[in-house]
Amino acid sequence: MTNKYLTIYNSIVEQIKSGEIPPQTLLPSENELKDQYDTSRETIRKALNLLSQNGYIQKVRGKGSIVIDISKFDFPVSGLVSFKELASKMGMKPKTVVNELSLIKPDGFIRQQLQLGSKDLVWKVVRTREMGGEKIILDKDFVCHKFVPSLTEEICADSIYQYLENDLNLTISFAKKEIVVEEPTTEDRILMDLEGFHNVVVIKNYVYLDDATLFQYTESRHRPDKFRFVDFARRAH
Amino acid sequence: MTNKYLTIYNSIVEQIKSGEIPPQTLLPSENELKDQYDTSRETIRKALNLLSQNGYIQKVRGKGSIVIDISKFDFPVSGLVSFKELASKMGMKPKTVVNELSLIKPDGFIRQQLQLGSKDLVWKVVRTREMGGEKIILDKDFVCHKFVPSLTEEICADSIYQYLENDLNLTISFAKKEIVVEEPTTEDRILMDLEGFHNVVVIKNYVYLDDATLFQYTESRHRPDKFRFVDFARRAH
DNA sequence: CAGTGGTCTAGACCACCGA
DNA sequence: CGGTGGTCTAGACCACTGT
Repeated sequence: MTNKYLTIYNSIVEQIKSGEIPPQTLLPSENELKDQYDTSRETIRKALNLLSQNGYIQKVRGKGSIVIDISKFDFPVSGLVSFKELASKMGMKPKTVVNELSLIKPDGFIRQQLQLGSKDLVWKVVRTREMGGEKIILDKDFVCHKFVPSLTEEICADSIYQYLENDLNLTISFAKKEIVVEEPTTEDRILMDLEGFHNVVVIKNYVYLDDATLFQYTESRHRPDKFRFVDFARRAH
Repeated sequence: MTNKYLTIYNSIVEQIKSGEIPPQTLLPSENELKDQYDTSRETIRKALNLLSQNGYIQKVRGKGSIVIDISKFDFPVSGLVSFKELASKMGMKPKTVVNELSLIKPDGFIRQQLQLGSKDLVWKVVRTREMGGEKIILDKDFVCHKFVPSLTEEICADSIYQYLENDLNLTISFAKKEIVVEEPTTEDRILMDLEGFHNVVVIKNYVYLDDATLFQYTESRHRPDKFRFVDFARRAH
Protein backbone atom coordinates (compact mmCIF):
# COMPACT_ATOMS: atom_id res chain seq x y z
CA MET A 1 0.00 0.00 0.00
CA THR A 2 1.56 3.26 -1.11
CA ASN A 3 1.11 6.67 0.45
CA LYS A 4 0.78 6.36 4.16
CA TYR A 5 -0.58 9.87 4.65
CA LEU A 6 -3.33 9.28 2.10
CA THR A 7 -4.53 6.12 3.82
CA ILE A 8 -4.60 7.99 7.11
CA TYR A 9 -6.50 10.83 5.44
CA ASN A 10 -9.07 8.44 3.98
CA SER A 11 -9.41 6.62 7.25
CA ILE A 12 -10.25 9.83 9.10
CA VAL A 13 -12.59 11.03 6.34
CA GLU A 14 -14.55 7.81 6.72
CA GLN A 15 -14.75 8.27 10.47
CA ILE A 16 -16.06 11.79 10.03
CA LYS A 17 -18.57 10.87 7.33
CA SER A 18 -19.90 7.92 9.30
CA GLY A 19 -20.38 10.11 12.35
CA GLU A 20 -17.91 8.06 14.36
CA ILE A 21 -16.18 11.35 15.06
CA PRO A 22 -19.04 13.83 15.53
CA PRO A 23 -18.95 17.47 14.38
CA GLN A 24 -17.61 20.12 16.76
CA THR A 25 -15.48 17.58 18.62
CA LEU A 26 -11.71 17.53 18.71
CA LEU A 27 -9.68 15.00 16.80
CA PRO A 28 -7.04 13.15 18.81
CA SER A 29 -3.90 15.27 19.03
CA GLU A 30 -1.16 14.90 16.44
CA ASN A 31 1.00 13.05 18.93
CA GLU A 32 -1.79 10.62 19.78
CA LEU A 33 -2.50 10.01 16.10
CA LYS A 34 1.21 9.50 15.51
CA ASP A 35 1.11 6.59 17.97
CA GLN A 36 -2.25 5.28 16.77
CA TYR A 37 -1.10 5.00 13.18
CA ASP A 38 2.48 4.13 14.13
CA THR A 39 4.09 6.86 12.05
CA SER A 40 5.86 10.19 12.42
CA ARG A 41 4.20 13.44 13.32
CA GLU A 42 4.99 15.11 9.99
CA THR A 43 3.12 12.36 8.18
CA ILE A 44 0.11 12.86 10.44
CA ARG A 45 0.34 16.57 9.77
CA LYS A 46 0.28 15.95 6.04
CA ALA A 47 -2.95 13.99 6.41
CA LEU A 48 -4.47 16.65 8.68
CA ASN A 49 -3.53 19.45 6.29
CA LEU A 50 -5.35 17.60 3.54
CA LEU A 51 -8.41 17.27 5.78
CA SER A 52 -8.23 20.96 6.51
CA GLN A 53 -7.87 21.94 2.85
CA ASN A 54 -10.87 19.84 1.94
CA GLY A 55 -13.05 21.33 4.61
CA TYR A 56 -13.32 18.44 7.02
CA ILE A 57 -11.50 19.93 9.97
CA GLN A 58 -10.34 23.27 11.29
CA LYS A 59 -6.94 23.38 12.96
CA VAL A 60 -6.51 25.73 15.90
CA ARG A 61 -3.14 26.37 17.43
CA GLY A 62 -2.91 25.42 21.07
CA LYS A 63 -6.25 23.61 21.04
CA GLY A 64 -6.48 20.93 18.39
CA SER A 65 -8.34 20.00 15.24
CA ILE A 66 -12.09 20.60 15.26
CA VAL A 67 -14.36 18.51 13.08
CA ILE A 68 -16.54 20.71 10.87
CA ASP A 69 -20.22 20.00 10.39
CA ILE A 70 -20.40 18.80 6.80
CA SER A 71 -23.96 17.55 7.08
CA LYS A 72 -25.14 20.89 5.72
CA PHE A 73 -23.08 20.45 2.57
CA ASP A 74 -25.35 18.58 0.21
CA PHE A 75 -22.91 19.12 -2.63
CA PRO A 76 -19.34 18.06 -3.15
CA VAL A 77 -17.04 20.21 -1.09
CA SER A 78 -14.79 21.10 -3.95
CA GLY A 79 -16.24 23.13 -6.74
CA LEU A 80 -16.15 21.18 -9.92
CA VAL A 81 -18.84 21.65 -12.54
CA SER A 82 -18.60 18.62 -14.76
CA PHE A 83 -21.59 17.56 -16.77
CA LYS A 84 -21.32 13.91 -15.80
CA GLU A 85 -21.01 14.72 -12.14
CA LEU A 86 -23.97 17.04 -12.20
CA ALA A 87 -26.05 14.43 -13.97
CA SER A 88 -25.15 11.52 -11.75
CA LYS A 89 -25.63 13.70 -8.68
CA MET A 90 -29.19 14.31 -9.79
CA GLY A 91 -29.70 10.68 -10.65
CA MET A 92 -30.34 11.33 -14.31
CA LYS A 93 -29.19 9.71 -17.48
CA PRO A 94 -27.05 12.19 -19.37
CA LYS A 95 -27.22 12.37 -23.12
CA THR A 96 -24.65 13.97 -25.36
CA VAL A 97 -25.18 15.13 -28.93
CA VAL A 98 -22.21 16.07 -31.10
CA ASN A 99 -23.28 19.02 -33.23
CA GLU A 100 -19.99 19.74 -34.83
CA LEU A 101 -16.56 18.18 -35.13
CA SER A 102 -14.03 19.81 -37.40
CA LEU A 103 -10.42 20.75 -37.82
CA ILE A 104 -10.32 24.48 -38.35
CA LYS A 105 -8.04 27.43 -38.70
CA PRO A 106 -8.84 29.29 -35.50
CA ASP A 107 -10.12 32.83 -35.51
CA GLY A 108 -8.31 35.59 -33.72
CA PHE A 109 -10.02 35.10 -30.37
CA ILE A 110 -9.26 31.41 -30.09
CA ARG A 111 -5.75 31.84 -31.40
CA GLN A 112 -5.14 34.40 -28.72
CA GLN A 113 -6.71 32.29 -25.98
CA LEU A 114 -4.56 29.31 -26.90
CA GLN A 115 -1.46 31.36 -27.62
CA LEU A 116 -1.06 29.81 -31.06
CA GLY A 117 0.95 30.67 -34.14
CA SER A 118 -0.81 31.73 -37.32
CA LYS A 119 -0.58 28.32 -38.99
CA ASP A 120 -1.60 26.08 -36.10
CA LEU A 121 -4.84 24.17 -36.48
CA VAL A 122 -7.35 23.32 -33.77
CA TRP A 123 -10.14 20.82 -33.33
CA LYS A 124 -13.49 22.46 -32.81
CA VAL A 125 -16.06 20.34 -31.00
CA VAL A 126 -19.56 21.53 -30.23
CA ARG A 127 -21.75 19.34 -28.06
CA THR A 128 -25.08 19.72 -26.33
CA ARG A 129 -25.77 17.91 -23.10
CA GLU A 130 -29.29 16.84 -22.37
CA MET A 131 -30.87 16.11 -19.01
CA GLY A 132 -34.47 15.26 -18.34
CA GLY A 133 -35.31 15.77 -22.00
CA GLU A 134 -33.96 19.31 -22.08
CA LYS A 135 -30.79 20.58 -23.71
CA ILE A 136 -29.27 22.59 -20.91
CA ILE A 137 -25.54 22.74 -21.59
CA LEU A 138 -23.62 23.71 -24.68
CA ASP A 139 -19.97 22.73 -24.65
CA LYS A 140 -17.57 24.26 -27.13
CA ASP A 141 -14.09 22.76 -27.09
CA PHE A 142 -11.02 23.99 -28.91
CA VAL A 143 -8.16 21.51 -28.75
CA CYS A 144 -4.71 22.10 -30.17
CA HIS A 145 -4.17 19.82 -33.15
CA LYS A 146 -0.47 19.41 -32.47
CA PHE A 147 -1.27 17.46 -29.32
CA VAL A 148 -4.23 15.49 -30.65
CA PRO A 149 -3.73 14.20 -34.20
CA SER A 150 -7.10 12.50 -34.56
CA LEU A 151 -10.55 12.81 -33.04
CA THR A 152 -13.80 11.04 -33.91
CA GLU A 153 -17.48 11.57 -33.18
CA GLU A 154 -17.55 8.43 -31.07
CA ILE A 155 -14.84 9.79 -28.81
CA CYS A 156 -16.62 13.13 -28.44
CA ALA A 157 -19.92 11.46 -27.63
CA ASP A 158 -18.22 9.69 -24.77
CA SER A 159 -15.53 11.63 -23.00
CA ILE A 160 -12.69 13.53 -24.62
CA TYR A 161 -10.67 13.53 -21.43
CA GLN A 162 -10.78 9.79 -21.09
CA TYR A 163 -9.45 9.43 -24.62
CA LEU A 164 -6.64 11.91 -24.05
CA GLU A 165 -5.51 10.37 -20.80
CA ASN A 166 -5.95 6.68 -21.54
CA ASP A 167 -5.18 6.44 -25.24
CA LEU A 168 -2.93 9.40 -25.97
CA ASN A 169 -1.19 9.36 -22.61
CA LEU A 170 -1.54 13.08 -22.18
CA THR A 171 -1.77 14.17 -18.58
CA ILE A 172 -4.06 17.02 -17.78
CA SER A 173 -2.62 18.63 -14.73
CA PHE A 174 -4.62 21.71 -13.92
CA ALA A 175 -7.19 24.14 -15.19
CA LYS A 176 -8.11 27.76 -14.69
CA LYS A 177 -11.81 28.51 -14.68
CA GLU A 178 -13.57 31.78 -15.23
CA ILE A 179 -17.28 32.25 -14.70
CA VAL A 180 -19.24 35.02 -16.34
CA VAL A 181 -22.85 35.61 -17.28
CA GLU A 182 -23.70 36.52 -20.85
CA GLU A 183 -26.65 37.06 -23.09
CA PRO A 184 -27.39 34.03 -25.26
CA THR A 185 -26.05 34.05 -28.79
CA THR A 186 -28.22 32.86 -31.68
CA GLU A 187 -26.23 29.67 -31.62
CA ASP A 188 -27.16 29.18 -27.98
CA ARG A 189 -30.84 29.70 -28.79
CA ILE A 190 -30.71 27.21 -31.65
CA LEU A 191 -28.81 24.47 -29.90
CA MET A 192 -30.19 24.71 -26.38
CA ASP A 193 -33.67 24.86 -24.85
CA LEU A 194 -33.67 28.46 -23.74
CA GLU A 195 -37.33 29.50 -23.98
CA GLY A 196 -37.91 32.17 -21.39
CA PHE A 197 -34.26 32.48 -20.40
CA HIS A 198 -32.36 35.70 -20.89
CA ASN A 199 -28.89 34.68 -19.81
CA VAL A 200 -26.42 31.84 -19.98
CA VAL A 201 -23.71 31.09 -17.45
CA VAL A 202 -20.43 30.67 -19.26
CA ILE A 203 -17.55 28.75 -17.74
CA LYS A 204 -14.36 29.42 -19.60
CA ASN A 205 -11.86 26.69 -19.01
CA TYR A 206 -8.14 26.86 -19.74
CA VAL A 207 -6.64 23.40 -19.57
CA TYR A 208 -2.93 22.78 -19.11
CA LEU A 209 -0.79 19.72 -19.64
CA ASP A 210 1.71 18.22 -17.28
CA ASP A 211 4.51 20.33 -18.69
CA ALA A 212 2.52 23.53 -18.10
CA THR A 213 1.66 24.10 -21.77
CA LEU A 214 -1.82 25.33 -22.62
CA PHE A 215 -3.53 22.92 -24.93
CA GLN A 216 -7.28 23.38 -24.72
CA TYR A 217 -9.83 26.12 -24.33
CA THR A 218 -13.39 25.18 -23.47
CA GLU A 219 -16.57 27.16 -23.06
CA SER A 220 -19.29 25.42 -21.14
CA ARG A 221 -22.51 27.37 -21.58
CA HIS A 222 -25.15 26.52 -18.98
CA ARG A 223 -28.80 27.32 -18.66
CA PRO A 224 -28.85 29.48 -15.51
CA ASP A 225 -31.48 27.48 -13.64
CA LYS A 226 -29.41 24.32 -13.86
CA PHE A 227 -26.17 25.81 -12.77
CA ARG A 228 -24.46 25.75 -9.42
CA PHE A 229 -20.91 26.31 -8.35
CA VAL A 230 -19.49 25.55 -4.93
CA ASP A 231 -16.26 26.96 -3.63
CA PHE A 232 -14.65 26.12 -0.35
CA ALA A 233 -12.14 28.80 0.40
CA ARG A 234 -9.68 29.27 3.16
CA ARG A 235 -8.94 32.80 4.26
CA ALA A 236 -5.82 34.37 2.83
CA HIS A 237 -3.80 34.91 5.97
CA MET B 1 11.53 37.90 10.40
CA THR B 2 9.33 34.93 11.08
CA ASN B 3 8.43 32.12 8.69
CA LYS B 4 11.38 31.15 6.62
CA TYR B 5 9.32 29.30 3.99
CA LEU B 6 7.08 32.32 3.47
CA THR B 7 10.01 34.64 2.83
CA ILE B 8 11.38 32.14 0.33
CA TYR B 9 7.94 31.92 -1.28
CA ASN B 10 7.68 35.69 -1.57
CA SER B 11 11.20 35.96 -2.89
CA ILE B 12 10.46 33.51 -5.71
CA VAL B 13 7.08 35.12 -6.46
CA GLU B 14 8.86 38.41 -6.96
CA GLN B 15 11.40 36.83 -9.28
CA ILE B 16 8.61 35.31 -11.35
CA LYS B 17 6.54 38.47 -11.47
CA SER B 18 9.50 40.60 -12.43
CA GLY B 19 10.38 38.23 -15.24
CA GLU B 20 13.74 37.43 -13.67
CA ILE B 21 12.67 33.81 -13.94
CA PRO B 22 10.86 33.62 -17.28
CA PRO B 23 7.79 31.43 -17.97
CA GLN B 24 8.33 27.87 -19.20
CA THR B 25 11.76 27.65 -17.62
CA LEU B 26 12.74 25.38 -14.79
CA LEU B 27 13.29 26.65 -11.28
CA PRO B 28 16.57 25.61 -9.66
CA SER B 29 16.21 22.15 -8.18
CA GLU B 30 15.13 21.72 -4.57
CA ASN B 31 18.65 20.78 -3.58
CA GLU B 32 20.10 23.86 -5.24
CA LEU B 33 17.49 26.08 -3.60
CA LYS B 34 18.25 24.43 -0.27
CA ASP B 35 21.84 25.63 -0.57
CA GLN B 36 20.93 29.04 -2.01
CA TYR B 37 18.62 29.86 0.88
CA ASP B 38 20.71 27.97 3.42
CA THR B 39 17.88 25.85 4.76
CA SER B 40 16.55 22.30 4.68
CA ARG B 41 14.88 20.67 1.70
CA GLU B 42 11.51 20.27 3.46
CA THR B 43 11.38 24.01 4.03
CA ILE B 44 12.09 24.64 0.36
CA ARG B 45 9.37 22.14 -0.50
CA LYS B 46 6.90 24.01 1.68
CA ALA B 47 7.61 27.18 -0.27
CA LEU B 48 7.38 25.37 -3.62
CA ASN B 49 4.08 23.73 -2.66
CA LEU B 50 2.69 27.16 -1.89
CA LEU B 51 3.86 28.41 -5.29
CA SER B 52 2.22 25.42 -6.92
CA GLN B 53 -1.07 25.90 -5.05
CA ASN B 54 -1.17 29.53 -6.08
CA GLY B 55 -0.57 28.77 -9.72
CA TYR B 56 2.95 30.08 -10.11
CA ILE B 57 4.72 26.83 -10.86
CA GLN B 58 3.96 23.30 -11.92
CA LYS B 59 5.96 20.54 -10.25
CA VAL B 60 6.89 17.52 -12.36
CA ARG B 61 8.46 14.47 -10.82
CA GLY B 62 11.85 13.65 -12.25
CA LYS B 63 12.12 16.92 -14.11
CA GLY B 64 11.70 19.94 -11.90
CA SER B 65 9.42 22.90 -11.28
CA ILE B 66 8.18 24.74 -14.36
CA VAL B 67 7.26 28.41 -14.16
CA ILE B 68 3.73 28.98 -15.46
CA ASP B 69 2.96 31.89 -17.75
CA ILE B 70 0.92 34.19 -15.54
CA SER B 71 1.07 37.12 -17.92
CA LYS B 72 -2.24 35.92 -19.40
CA PHE B 73 -3.88 36.17 -15.99
CA ASP B 74 -4.93 39.77 -15.82
CA PHE B 75 -6.49 39.36 -12.44
CA PRO B 76 -5.84 37.63 -9.14
CA VAL B 77 -5.22 33.93 -9.43
CA SER B 78 -7.38 32.99 -6.52
CA GLY B 79 -11.09 33.52 -6.88
CA LEU B 80 -12.31 35.99 -4.37
CA VAL B 81 -15.22 38.24 -5.24
CA SER B 82 -15.00 41.08 -2.81
CA PHE B 83 -16.58 44.38 -3.67
CA LYS B 84 -13.59 46.43 -2.68
CA GLU B 85 -11.21 44.30 -4.71
CA LEU B 86 -13.40 44.45 -7.75
CA ALA B 87 -13.68 48.18 -7.47
CA SER B 88 -10.03 48.90 -6.93
CA LYS B 89 -9.13 46.49 -9.71
CA MET B 90 -11.21 48.58 -12.06
CA GLY B 91 -9.79 51.78 -10.72
CA MET B 92 -13.11 53.08 -9.47
CA LYS B 93 -14.23 54.70 -6.32
CA PRO B 94 -16.66 52.38 -4.58
CA LYS B 95 -19.66 53.79 -2.77
CA THR B 96 -21.69 51.97 -0.18
CA VAL B 97 -25.22 52.82 0.90
CA VAL B 98 -26.71 51.22 3.98
CA ASN B 99 -30.38 50.58 3.25
CA GLU B 100 -31.25 48.72 6.37
CA LEU B 101 -29.69 47.90 9.70
CA SER B 102 -31.79 46.10 12.25
CA LEU B 103 -31.81 43.45 14.91
CA ILE B 104 -34.46 40.95 13.93
CA LYS B 105 -35.98 37.64 14.80
CA PRO B 106 -34.89 35.58 11.81
CA ASP B 107 -37.37 33.85 9.57
CA GLY B 108 -37.25 30.13 9.00
CA PHE B 109 -34.85 30.22 6.10
CA ILE B 110 -32.19 32.28 7.83
CA ARG B 111 -32.61 30.38 11.09
CA GLN B 112 -32.00 27.19 9.21
CA GLN B 113 -29.02 28.55 7.30
CA LEU B 114 -27.36 29.74 10.47
CA GLN B 115 -28.43 26.73 12.51
CA LEU B 116 -29.97 28.91 15.21
CA GLY B 117 -32.32 28.26 18.10
CA SER B 118 -35.82 29.76 18.07
CA LYS B 119 -34.95 32.67 20.37
CA ASP B 120 -31.63 33.76 18.82
CA LEU B 121 -31.54 37.20 17.23
CA VAL B 122 -29.57 38.25 14.17
CA TRP B 123 -28.39 41.52 12.70
CA LYS B 124 -29.79 42.14 9.28
CA VAL B 125 -27.75 44.47 7.10
CA VAL B 126 -28.76 45.44 3.58
CA ARG B 127 -26.28 47.46 1.54
CA THR B 128 -26.01 48.53 -2.06
CA ARG B 129 -22.64 48.99 -3.68
CA GLU B 130 -22.30 51.59 -6.34
CA MET B 131 -19.71 51.81 -9.08
CA GLY B 132 -19.55 54.32 -11.88
CA GLY B 133 -22.84 55.82 -10.75
CA GLU B 134 -24.73 52.53 -10.95
CA LYS B 135 -25.95 50.36 -8.13
CA ILE B 136 -24.69 46.97 -9.20
CA ILE B 137 -24.39 44.88 -6.05
CA LEU B 138 -26.86 44.21 -3.28
CA ASP B 139 -25.36 42.71 -0.15
CA LYS B 140 -27.59 41.13 2.47
CA ASP B 141 -25.81 40.12 5.64
CA PHE B 142 -27.19 38.11 8.51
CA VAL B 143 -24.87 38.09 11.51
CA CYS B 144 -25.48 36.17 14.72
CA HIS B 145 -26.21 38.61 17.55
CA LYS B 146 -24.55 36.42 20.15
CA PHE B 147 -21.17 37.08 18.57
CA VAL B 148 -21.70 40.73 17.70
CA PRO B 149 -23.48 42.69 20.43
CA SER B 150 -23.51 46.06 18.66
CA LEU B 151 -23.37 47.32 15.10
CA THR B 152 -23.72 50.82 13.71
CA GLU B 153 -24.39 52.36 10.32
CA GLU B 154 -20.91 53.82 10.28
CA ILE B 155 -19.38 50.38 10.64
CA CYS B 156 -21.54 48.96 7.89
CA ALA B 157 -20.71 51.79 5.52
CA ASP B 158 -17.07 50.95 5.95
CA SER B 159 -16.25 47.29 6.36
CA ILE B 160 -17.97 44.88 8.71
CA TYR B 161 -15.07 42.45 8.56
CA GLN B 162 -12.55 45.02 9.65
CA TYR B 163 -14.69 45.84 12.68
CA LEU B 164 -15.10 42.19 13.62
CA GLU B 165 -11.43 41.36 13.33
CA ASN B 166 -9.84 44.50 14.70
CA ASP B 167 -12.34 45.64 17.33
CA LEU B 168 -14.15 42.50 18.38
CA ASN B 169 -11.17 40.21 17.95
CA LEU B 170 -13.21 37.62 16.13
CA THR B 171 -11.18 35.62 13.64
CA ILE B 172 -12.86 34.68 10.42
CA SER B 173 -11.20 31.51 9.33
CA PHE B 174 -12.93 30.23 6.25
CA ALA B 175 -16.00 30.52 4.08
CA LYS B 176 -18.01 28.32 1.82
CA LYS B 177 -19.37 30.00 -1.31
CA GLU B 178 -22.17 28.93 -3.54
CA ILE B 179 -22.92 30.62 -6.84
CA VAL B 180 -26.33 30.45 -8.48
CA VAL B 181 -28.27 32.55 -10.94
CA GLU B 182 -31.74 33.75 -10.01
CA GLU B 183 -34.47 35.98 -11.28
CA PRO B 184 -34.46 39.37 -9.59
CA THR B 185 -36.83 39.91 -6.68
CA THR B 186 -38.82 43.12 -6.38
CA GLU B 187 -36.35 44.17 -3.70
CA ASP B 188 -33.52 43.69 -6.21
CA ARG B 189 -35.34 45.84 -8.76
CA ILE B 190 -35.98 48.60 -6.24
CA LEU B 191 -32.52 48.75 -4.72
CA MET B 192 -30.33 48.08 -7.75
CA ASP B 193 -30.10 49.47 -11.27
CA LEU B 194 -31.44 46.51 -13.19
CA GLU B 195 -33.10 48.06 -16.22
CA GLY B 196 -32.90 45.55 -19.01
CA PHE B 197 -31.46 42.77 -16.85
CA HIS B 198 -33.36 39.55 -16.32
CA ASN B 199 -31.08 37.78 -13.88
CA VAL B 200 -28.91 38.36 -10.86
CA VAL B 201 -25.88 36.32 -9.87
CA VAL B 202 -26.20 35.32 -6.25
CA ILE B 203 -23.20 34.40 -4.15
CA LYS B 204 -24.26 32.72 -0.96
CA ASN B 205 -21.57 32.93 1.63
CA TYR B 206 -21.33 30.89 4.79
CA VAL B 207 -18.73 32.37 7.11
CA TYR B 208 -17.13 30.44 9.93
CA LEU B 209 -15.17 31.52 12.96
CA ASP B 210 -11.87 30.19 14.17
CA ASP B 211 -13.54 27.55 16.30
CA ALA B 212 -15.53 26.26 13.32
CA THR B 213 -18.85 27.78 14.40
CA LEU B 214 -21.06 29.29 11.73
CA PHE B 215 -21.75 32.90 12.50
CA GLN B 216 -22.76 34.74 9.36
CA TYR B 217 -24.75 34.16 6.22
CA THR B 218 -24.38 36.60 3.37
CA GLU B 219 -26.03 36.94 0.02
CA SER B 220 -24.19 39.09 -2.45
CA ARG B 221 -26.46 39.80 -5.38
CA HIS B 222 -24.62 41.00 -8.49
CA ARG B 223 -25.73 42.47 -11.74
CA PRO B 224 -24.67 39.82 -14.23
CA ASP B 225 -22.66 42.09 -16.50
CA LYS B 226 -20.45 43.20 -13.63
CA PHE B 227 -19.74 39.79 -12.27
CA ARG B 228 -16.73 37.59 -12.71
CA PHE B 229 -15.35 34.67 -10.78
CA VAL B 230 -11.96 33.08 -11.20
CA ASP B 231 -11.03 29.68 -9.94
CA PHE B 232 -7.62 28.13 -10.15
CA ALA B 233 -8.03 24.42 -9.63
CA ARG B 234 -5.60 21.60 -9.39
CA ARG B 235 -6.72 18.26 -10.78
CA ALA B 236 -7.93 15.77 -8.21
CA HIS B 237 -5.33 13.06 -8.68
C1' DC C 1 23.02 6.28 -14.86
C1' DA C 2 22.74 10.72 -12.12
C1' DG C 3 19.42 14.05 -10.96
C1' DT C 4 14.74 15.23 -10.04
C1' DG C 5 10.70 15.56 -6.95
C1' DG C 6 7.62 12.50 -3.46
C1' DT C 7 7.48 10.32 0.89
C1' DC C 8 8.82 9.34 5.53
C1' DT C 9 11.38 9.64 9.90
C1' DA C 10 12.97 11.29 14.70
C1' DG C 11 14.02 14.92 16.82
C1' DA C 12 14.10 19.94 18.08
C1' DC C 13 12.35 24.58 19.38
C1' DC C 14 8.61 27.83 19.30
C1' DA C 15 3.87 30.32 20.06
C1' DC C 16 -0.32 29.59 21.73
C1' DC C 17 -4.23 27.81 24.79
C1' DG C 18 -6.40 26.29 28.92
C1' DA C 19 -6.43 25.10 33.72
C1' DC D 1 2.29 24.83 33.66
C1' DG D 2 1.65 20.82 30.25
C1' DG D 3 -0.37 20.02 25.92
C1' DT D 4 -1.49 21.71 21.44
C1' DG D 5 -0.28 22.80 16.67
C1' DG D 6 3.49 25.55 13.60
C1' DT D 7 8.09 25.53 11.98
C1' DC D 8 12.54 23.68 10.88
C1' DT D 9 16.29 20.30 10.39
C1' DA D 10 19.32 16.38 8.46
C1' DG D 11 19.02 12.41 6.71
C1' DA D 12 16.94 8.36 4.29
C1' DC D 13 14.67 5.68 0.56
C1' DC D 14 11.72 5.68 -3.40
C1' DA D 15 9.73 6.55 -8.36
C1' DC D 16 10.40 8.94 -12.06
C1' DT D 17 12.91 11.56 -15.89
C1' DG D 18 16.40 12.38 -19.07
C1' DT D 19 20.74 10.78 -21.62
